[in-house]
Amino acid sequence: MSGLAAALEVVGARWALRIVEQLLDGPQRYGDLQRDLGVPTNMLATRLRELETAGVLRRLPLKHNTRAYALTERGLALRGAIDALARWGSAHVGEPAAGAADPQR
Amino acid sequence: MSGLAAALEVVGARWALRIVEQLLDGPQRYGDLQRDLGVPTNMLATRLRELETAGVLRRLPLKHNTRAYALTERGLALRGAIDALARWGSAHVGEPAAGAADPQR
DNA sequence: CGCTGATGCTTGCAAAATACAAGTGGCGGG
DNA sequence: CCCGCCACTTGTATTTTGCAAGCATCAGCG
Repeated sequence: MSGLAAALEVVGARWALRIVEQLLDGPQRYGDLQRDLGVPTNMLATRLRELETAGVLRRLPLKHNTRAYALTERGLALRGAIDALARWGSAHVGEPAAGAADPQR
Repeated sequence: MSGLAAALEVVGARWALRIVEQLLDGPQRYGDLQRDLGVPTNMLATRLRELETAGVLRRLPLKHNTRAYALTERGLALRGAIDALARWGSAHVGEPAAGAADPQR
């Protein structure tokens, strides 16, 4: 399998990259991620489980019923890719699109 | 909206980045993309329409009923992000996962 | 001890995205 | 005229995602 296909199997699902991006700022708790991203709670739980299984992040137990999610080395290695995508989004989305599609002309 | 969220609205759908990756090798025809990627034909048609609307690629008419799809400048600008993701996938997927999740130990 | 609030989820169900299979329309060659 | 290639469309099943509500645990408080 190509590298891109492999990467997308892990972080290609909806919200996955957004979650990792948030965690690049440091470990965060479940409720923080939920409020910052606006992600549905069941999706967040599912993604966190998948990303933990994939070795992208791990759970850090805090006090009693609170815990934090932190990126592993593998998760931190996504910073370059995320930054590149974010820069592309900032630079190229919402602009007039020089070579835009317009079947009428 | 953050840059990453904007980017994912355009290229976050399934197959979108794979399609762009293929086109980084130069313009290709519909059937070529379909065979190289193994993408369902209706999804391919839908994605190509969306990516064209977003100004990521454009159609090049060839002879009679054949045409090629080629990246625009905006599409080519994705090369860095795609390469970064592909490198991450090659390096970090399928490996033993040093800090892997394993609740049993 | 029982109540309350915070936190981190799970569960049930509807909507949307995706996959699979088959069919359509244009055109060139025989 | 008919056949095959090419680029799709259409109908339907399956999977993913979203929304709303509920559950479990524990600390703090009276």
